[in-house]
Amino acid sequence: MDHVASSDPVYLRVVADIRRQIVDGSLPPGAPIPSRAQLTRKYGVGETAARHALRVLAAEGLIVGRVGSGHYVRARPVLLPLYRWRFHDNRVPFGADLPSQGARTTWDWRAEPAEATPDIAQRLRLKESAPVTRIRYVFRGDGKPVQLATSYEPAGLGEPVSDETQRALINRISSAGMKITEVVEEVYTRVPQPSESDALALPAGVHVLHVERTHWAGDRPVETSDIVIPGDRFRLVYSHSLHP
Amino acid sequence: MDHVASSDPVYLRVVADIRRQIVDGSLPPGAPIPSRAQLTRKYGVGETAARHALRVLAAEGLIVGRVGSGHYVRARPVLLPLYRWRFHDNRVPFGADLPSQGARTTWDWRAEPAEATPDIAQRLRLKESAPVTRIRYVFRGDGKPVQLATSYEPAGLGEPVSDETQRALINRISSAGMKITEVVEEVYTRVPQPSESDALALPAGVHVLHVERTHWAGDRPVETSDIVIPGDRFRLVYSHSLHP
DNA sequence: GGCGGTAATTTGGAGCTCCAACTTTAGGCC
DNA sequence: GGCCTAAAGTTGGAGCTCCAAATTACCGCC
Repeated sequence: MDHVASSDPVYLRVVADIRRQIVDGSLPPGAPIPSRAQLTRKYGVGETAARHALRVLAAEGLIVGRVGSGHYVRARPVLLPLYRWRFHDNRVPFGADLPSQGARTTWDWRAEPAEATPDIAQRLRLKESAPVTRIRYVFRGDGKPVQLATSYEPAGLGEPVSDETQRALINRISSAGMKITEVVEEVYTRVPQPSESDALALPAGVHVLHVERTHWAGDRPVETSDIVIPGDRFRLVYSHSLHP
Repeated sequence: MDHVASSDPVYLRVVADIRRQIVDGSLPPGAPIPSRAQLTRKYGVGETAARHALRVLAAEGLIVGRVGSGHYVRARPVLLPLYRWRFHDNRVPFGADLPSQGARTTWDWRAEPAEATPDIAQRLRLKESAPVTRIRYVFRGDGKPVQLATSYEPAGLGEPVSDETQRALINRISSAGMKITEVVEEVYTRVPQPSESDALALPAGVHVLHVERTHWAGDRPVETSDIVIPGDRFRLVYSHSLHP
């Protein structure tokens, strides 16, 4: 479910419905997507909306179009490997005026143990006050802070983690019948009142692995989801700017 | 210049022309882009093509649309901080079958001194046999190689570089009147014969800083450009999949 | 059964139009 | 000069249509 209100553009309704089917597996990799003509009938929309929906899904990398044949769910949707993606769709320094410290992009992070606040606990689907790791990042470009991020993970997931722990986690996820993990990344713009991007509603049975609050030095909202399929862990990246 | 042939879709002609003006500075940040109506007249195209061109440029992050007002060159186009972006638009492991080494995304790299081959020298605009640094990367997701990259940089640009050297480089670039650096990233797909993505033609007067050859474990072509403006160094990311 | 040619689908480019919501401008009034 | 209103312009959603190129399906023929 993508939390698309009925007042939203109709093409987004189509996008959300197809995306849901891809994410929850009703439309497995390789499965054909209804053609333009079929979509207009199925959803009762015009061809413009149907085309636009397909274009958006293709831009997101969830489907591919083959001329003369049709659209198909990608063999593997663009699931991006986790943990290296905090920079994805980053943007340019803005209004920062710290003394330049060089010409390189640098980043600092500090992990520290913490207890899950009710808010975080709910998103991570942990008990309240459960041990979590809080990681604070400062990303700099040419010395200017580009991005400030605070990330929360269940304890035992941090950077210096043994293979044992990792395997245990995977087992924990599989054994619990958890299929997919989604992460809601709240993106704040640079305007005084932080405006949150639309949060993705969580499908039933998923497990949130990682919550990230990011203060961007920019203004281009992005939605990302961290997805866990037992044995695989990836991040799915949506970009609002793909939609218009 | 974007190497858009006359046989290409007309909307790409418009995109290429406007993008060129943004990149070379004719259209400075904040400058208004001609409206839909004006574009149809100026380029002699239909409104569909004009709209599509604006949408592509907006998806690339080069311009923003404001309802009721117009499209404007972004205050700072989405120039992404350099050197942390080798993962951008990465994709999922494919067909790799090395023993799993854990659940994390890891990466190894090794920098080594080398001499510029004619090929590399030409792209980096160095003399033949000039000292360069070759960096080989192996990115792994869950132990499976996701991306193999070989990157070439002028010597003295490598990871462990003193602030002195960095400043010297910036000076070198500024004093030479070099304005923008573009990097051509050649993306190979997983099919036997690597099919290169369209290379961006290099504008006159630019300086190539960094050449990267990437073997992806996927099939979604991406174009990236590393851009140097004296004092700033960013990477501009295009994605083919934004266009359709 | 196998082959070949034709017809039906499907994508992606391109054109046109209408409209709601919003911004900007211009003009008129006090 | 300052304020308010109305008109004009612009974006983004949505509709429809036509067409070229490519793929797929089918049917008849050998």
